[in-house]
Amino acid sequence: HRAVGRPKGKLGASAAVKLAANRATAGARRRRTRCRKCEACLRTECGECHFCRDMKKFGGPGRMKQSCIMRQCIAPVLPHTAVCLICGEAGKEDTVEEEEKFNFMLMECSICNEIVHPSCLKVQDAEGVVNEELPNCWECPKCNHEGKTGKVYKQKRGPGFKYASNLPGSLLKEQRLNRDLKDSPETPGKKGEREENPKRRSEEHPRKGDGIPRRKSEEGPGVRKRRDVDRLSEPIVRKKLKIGKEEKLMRKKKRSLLPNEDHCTPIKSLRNIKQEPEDDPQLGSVPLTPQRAKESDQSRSSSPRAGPSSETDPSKDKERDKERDKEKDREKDRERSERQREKRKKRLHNKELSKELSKELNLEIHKTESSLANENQQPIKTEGDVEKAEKPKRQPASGDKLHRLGKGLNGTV
DNA sequence: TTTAACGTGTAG
DNA sequence: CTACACGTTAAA
Ligand SMILES: [Zn+2]
Ligand SMILES: [Zn+2]
Ligand SMILES: [Zn+2]
Ligand SMILES: [Zn+2]
Repeated sequence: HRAVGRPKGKLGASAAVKLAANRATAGARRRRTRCRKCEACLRTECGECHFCRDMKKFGGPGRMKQSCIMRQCIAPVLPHTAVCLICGEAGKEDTVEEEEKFNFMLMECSICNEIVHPSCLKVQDAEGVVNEELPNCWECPKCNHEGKTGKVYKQKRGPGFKYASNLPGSLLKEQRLNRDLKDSPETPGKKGEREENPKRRSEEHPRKGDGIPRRKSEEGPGVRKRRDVDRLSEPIVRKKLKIGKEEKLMRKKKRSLLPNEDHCTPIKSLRNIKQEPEDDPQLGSVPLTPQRAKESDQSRSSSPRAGPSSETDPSKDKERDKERDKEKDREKDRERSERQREKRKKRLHNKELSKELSKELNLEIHKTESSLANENQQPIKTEGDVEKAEKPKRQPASGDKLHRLGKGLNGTV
């Protein structure tokens, strides 16, 4: 309560370190980190997105502390220090046969947050639900079962959630869109369950040299395993496709940002991010539109757009510039709020100053008063000059020493 | 240590 | 719901 998130005011010790949230069942969830291998991870900071501009490195205030939007990891992994809750060991997928890998790697439950080797579970009879979108993530057998029986306290923001995944340029967004688009067939009539072809082998294995230190020289970038390993390899735990709730569907309707929750997806026909020029020759159907960068164009409604875009994919086109507009608004808004914030801060600062100076002032005043007793009183003008605040936008290059030590303010460092 | 940025509370 | 701020963690 008190002052927490918002202004930079002060923050005693509230919030933020509560990865548990689910009390009872949830042991503190471990923070994931970037995989360093995905397309996003391999990029370099764009320097232009919202978060980049916030970085001190790019002249920003460094308040957000978020990754460059273009670099939001597509497959965040468990920390290298993660171990099985039961046996205490790390992932062991590299030490077993292909078919057993799954049972020996660490799996984090998106509901109770427990990290275990599936093989270490006692109850091997229940089945867990693998989250195909996030490496080493599933809904453990226990939770899955409880879910079926009704209670499931899903987390508001599950593992791997990125709060800015809806911003333009984010690969996560692409991911989402693809996912959302994949369904929504022309069969609006039947709203029933979506059943798809049992062809689950349509995507590559999301395995990577993830959270475990050891690895073999296998799997290069974009491995496309088309091996059939499921049936045999999953004695107990099968990758079930559990479609979200109806809610999900509704949400989707209007564009949403669902946390990675039960994205246990459906390996449906999905042709998403590609990066291998190998198999799967035809994907022209899914334009990636990597281009974007700065928006120097402004008019759009009247440009004589002769050729492209229209034919190729009108919806995409429209979509994009709608987004552009939105982005613009956002920028505007935040500029405004920035200004306000500045003002507020200044005011506060002044207040503090006056408080600090109050004594002196009072003394001064007193002095003056008594001194001049009844001479002539001239208003003492002690205002608006002692302020610098911080809104550099540019590196001052001087008089920075004080700030360096005054870390109390920002907390960072 | 330093640096990056995750995940969360919460004001709008 | 979104966007912000920020403690805190993961990694180098
Ligand atoms: Zn950026
Ligand atoms: Zn990555
Ligand atoms: Zn274990
Ligand atoms: Zn669980």
